[in-house]
Amino acid sequence: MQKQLTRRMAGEIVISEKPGDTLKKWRTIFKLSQKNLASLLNVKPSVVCDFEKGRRASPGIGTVRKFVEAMVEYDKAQGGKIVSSMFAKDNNNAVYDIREFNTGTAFSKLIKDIDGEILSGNEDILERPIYGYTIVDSLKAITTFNVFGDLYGWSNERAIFFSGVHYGRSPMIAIRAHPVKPRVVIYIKPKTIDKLATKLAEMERIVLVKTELDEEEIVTILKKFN
Amino acid sequence: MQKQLTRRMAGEIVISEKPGDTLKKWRTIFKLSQKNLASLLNVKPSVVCDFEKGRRASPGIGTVRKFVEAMVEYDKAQGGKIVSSMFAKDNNNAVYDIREFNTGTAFSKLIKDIDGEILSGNEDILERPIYGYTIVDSLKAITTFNVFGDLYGWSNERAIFFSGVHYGRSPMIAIRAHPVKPRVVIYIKPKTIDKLATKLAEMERIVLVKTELDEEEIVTILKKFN
DNA sequence: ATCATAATTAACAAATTGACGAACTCAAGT
DNA sequence: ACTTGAGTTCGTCAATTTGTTAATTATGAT
Repeated sequence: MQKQLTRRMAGEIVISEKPGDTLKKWRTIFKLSQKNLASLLNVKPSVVCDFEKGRRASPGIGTVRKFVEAMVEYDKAQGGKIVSSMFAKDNNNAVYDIREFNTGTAFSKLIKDIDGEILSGNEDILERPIYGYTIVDSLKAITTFNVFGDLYGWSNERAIFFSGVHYGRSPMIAIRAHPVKPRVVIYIKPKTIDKLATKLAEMERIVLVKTELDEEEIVTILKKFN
Repeated sequence: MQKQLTRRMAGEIVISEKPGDTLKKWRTIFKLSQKNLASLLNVKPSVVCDFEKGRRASPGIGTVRKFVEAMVEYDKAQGGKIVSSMFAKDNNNAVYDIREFNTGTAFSKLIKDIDGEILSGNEDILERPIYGYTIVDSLKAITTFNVFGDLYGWSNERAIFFSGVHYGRSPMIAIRAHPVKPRVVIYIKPKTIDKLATKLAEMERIVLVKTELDEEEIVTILKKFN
C-alpha cells in the first residue's frame, strides 16, 4: 500500500509539466514545511526549495525517491493518517496475494509449475511473458464490489487466480464487465466449469486454466519467480 | 489515458529496486529492441543499454520521461494496440470530466464559484485545499459497475460531482461501499434530497453540496482553476 | 512595528549524468 | 564457418546535479 502510493507520487512528479509544483503539492498534502522535509532528508531547506522552484530541471530518480519515501515514512511514523486516508480500510480483503515480477516469465512455465490444465483459449499466447499475478477470493471480490479496481498491480500482462470458484461464471462475468483484461485466468479447485465460463473466456480471448493446488501451495511456488 | 500509463510506468521505474530492469520490462512489453528505442530517442543504443544495466545510479527524471513517453508515443503511432490493450474500451463513459489541479484550492472558493448550497457537513473542512475533481453521471456510474475504481484521479483531496441525481441516495450508498472517500460531494440539479443521503454524508464526514448549474457550466468555471 | 518562521535566490565545489564511439560477447541464421 | 543483429562494457568529457553557506524576501503573529 505504501509502495503503491510512492509509485503513484513518483510517477506524477516525473510526468508532471512542472515537477516542482507537484512535489510541493505532495509536501503540503503531508503537511510538512520545507524545513521539516529537509531535515527528514538531511539536507538544507534551500535544496527543497530549489527543486520545488524547478531550478534543477531534471533531478535524479534517487532524489525523487528519497523525497516521496521520506514523506510516506514520516506519515507512517505519525500514525499513517494521511496515507490511510487515501486508501481507507480494506474491509474484508478479497485479494489473497498480489505481486509483480521484474523479469517476464512465460505462461507455459507458470502453468506447468502449478500443475494447471488448460480449459480454453488459443495456445499461441502461452509463450508470451507475464509480469505478475493476483490471487482473489471470487465471492468476496464480487460482494466487496470494489476490488476490481485493485486487481492489476500494473500491466495486465499477468495471471489472475480465483479461489472459491463454484461454476466459474461469476468471475468471468466480472472480468467481462471490467475494462482491463488479464491474459490468463486460473481457477483454483473449481467444483465444475460452466459452459458460459469457457464461452466468455473465448470471447475475451483469455486463456482459462484450472489447478488443483490450493492458494498456499501456489504462493510458495510463485515465490521462486522473479 | 496515455498520461495515466506514462505516470504509472514512470512511478514504477523510479521506485523500483532496479530501475534498469523495470525500464527493460517496459521496453519488451512495447516490443522494441534497444536499437529501435534508441532511434526513437535520437541516441545510440549503448545509451539505452547503459540505463538498463544500471550504470547510472540515479538517472534524471527527464530521461525517464523521455523513455516512457517515447514508448507510448511509438505505440500510438502504431495504432495504440499495446496501450489500449491495457485499458480497453470504456463502454459507456460515466465519467463526464476528471482533472487534477497543481495548486490546492480551498473548497469554499470552489463552492462559491459554482454557486453551491451546503446541505450537510461541518464547515471547518471548507478551508482545506482540494487538488482535483470528478464529474460522474450517477446512474451510469452504478450500472456500469466499474467506474468506482476510476473516480479518484489521485489524492482523494477532491470534490466529486454527481449528475442525474434524483433523491441522492444511491450515490451516497455507493460512496459508503467504496473504500476511498472524497472530501466533498456535489449534486448537480438534484430533484429532491432524501434524508438518508444527508445522514450517510454525516456518517462519512463528507460535506454535501448541491448546485443548480449544469455540467457544462461547471466545467467552464473549473477550467480557470489550476 | 517587530520578531520569528517559511520560502526564495545566488554563488560555488565536488560528484554524477548523459551521450558517444569503439571493442566485445552471444545467439541465430544461412 | 561466417555474417548479421541484439545486447554489453567501458574510457572519455561537457553539461548538470547535489549539496553548502549566506543573504534576501515574504508571511504571519504578538
